[in-house]
Amino acid sequence: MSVSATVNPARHGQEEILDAAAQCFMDRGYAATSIDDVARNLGATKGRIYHHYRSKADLFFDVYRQGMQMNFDAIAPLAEQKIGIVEKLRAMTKTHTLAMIRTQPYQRCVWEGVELLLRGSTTPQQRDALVELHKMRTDYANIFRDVLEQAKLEGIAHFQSSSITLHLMFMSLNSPLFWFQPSHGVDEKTIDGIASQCTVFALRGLGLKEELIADV
Amino acid sequence: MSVSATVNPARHGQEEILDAAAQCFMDRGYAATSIDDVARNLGATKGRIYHHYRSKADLFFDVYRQGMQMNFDAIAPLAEQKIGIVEKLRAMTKTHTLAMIRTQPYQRCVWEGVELLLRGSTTPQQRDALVELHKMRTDYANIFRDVLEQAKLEGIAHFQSSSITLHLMFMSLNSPLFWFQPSHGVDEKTIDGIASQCTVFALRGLGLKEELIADV
DNA sequence: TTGACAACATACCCGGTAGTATGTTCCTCT
DNA sequence: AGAGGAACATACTACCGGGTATGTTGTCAA
Repeated sequence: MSVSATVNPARHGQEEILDAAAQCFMDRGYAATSIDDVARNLGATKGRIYHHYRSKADLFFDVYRQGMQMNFDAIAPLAEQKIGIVEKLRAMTKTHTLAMIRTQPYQRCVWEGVELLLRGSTTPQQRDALVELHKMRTDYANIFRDVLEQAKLEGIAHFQSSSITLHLMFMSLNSPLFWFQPSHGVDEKTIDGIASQCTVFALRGLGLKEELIADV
Repeated sequence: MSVSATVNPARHGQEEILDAAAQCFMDRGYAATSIDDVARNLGATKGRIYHHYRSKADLFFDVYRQGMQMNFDAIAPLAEQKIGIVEKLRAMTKTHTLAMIRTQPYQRCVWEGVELLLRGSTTPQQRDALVELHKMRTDYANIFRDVLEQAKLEGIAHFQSSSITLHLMFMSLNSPLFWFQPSHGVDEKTIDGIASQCTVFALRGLGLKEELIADV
């Protein structure tokens, strides 16, 4: 998915680079992707990329940031709505999963960015940038955490550890990132069906009663 | 976890290398791990590794194979038992999750091995080896698939696509691979609690009724 | 005893890649 | 119109890491 539709045309070149980079990083992983790979994917050369980014890591971090921004943009309006907790939980989980599928390359970079931080094999400056991005990701997860704990208080969800349950929920909702390969001409109906099954699985996992899960 | 306890002492040197390699591959990822890293982790040099393995890929593949072998060893006896489908499903899922936690470095390599195959950026021979290993993994998953479909037939589990549901189940059960870091002196009780929560989440996700899930 | 081989260590080669230094082409502003 | 800079391309360097060629040490069998 392109991110160039909603932003300043002056940054259009940057957006193209981001799209190509996200695709390459997804296809080969961060370490195995060379700047020349990204450039070739663009039909350009290294010069173009290094004109906009100081290093390969900086480029990757910008993809990470853009991916998280997309998630916030999709979820924030839902989280602010004054609706029932069940309805909010259903809307947020379904929307999140659809976002994962639609912005797959970016979200794979977010995933690998988290792993890069955990592995810790980076320079101090890179680590600082990763920590800040990871905070962004934690903030995002906490939006869901609040809803989960609210649902638990209301006796709708049932679980022990909030942290573990949050992990389990996201693993289910994010899972298409790893096994779904968008074939040529996949339609919206199919995507919606996949997201639906992931969401149902996750909501069941959270302990919601079956009648609260229908029609997601 | 070491794999050296149950095998021929003549292969003891190899097992040490496997343990060190699995640890490095987990810590830094396949592409970012150098043979020198593995050697340093062993307190040795490249020579030792290249004496036993022809290439970095060969070493990685052997870790992959060993990881899958551990899984088969843990699950096969359960799958053959003549017990009720619910009991079998509970035993297999819980045992699988415990195996993931206890052999974490090896299972992370299995995970990355699958990704390497999907990405496809390998030489033809490496690809052949990966395909064979992936078949091993598919066979393993099919043990669970059979149980899942049996449970669906008996009206115990409820889901649409077997493939997607299998993915979702494994993502939940495998999730500790990615967020659980065994701190120094973690006890069995804690590990069992984590595995329990993952298993409950997955079994709920499969649509099992709450009374069938207690005490996993 | 010795020779042959396993099990490494050491030293080296070379291709690929991140990053840089410099050239070239437009486009814009005065 | 021309000067300056943005947006690239080209050419180059330095280094890292996979793989190899060769040296060294211990062991065991004849």
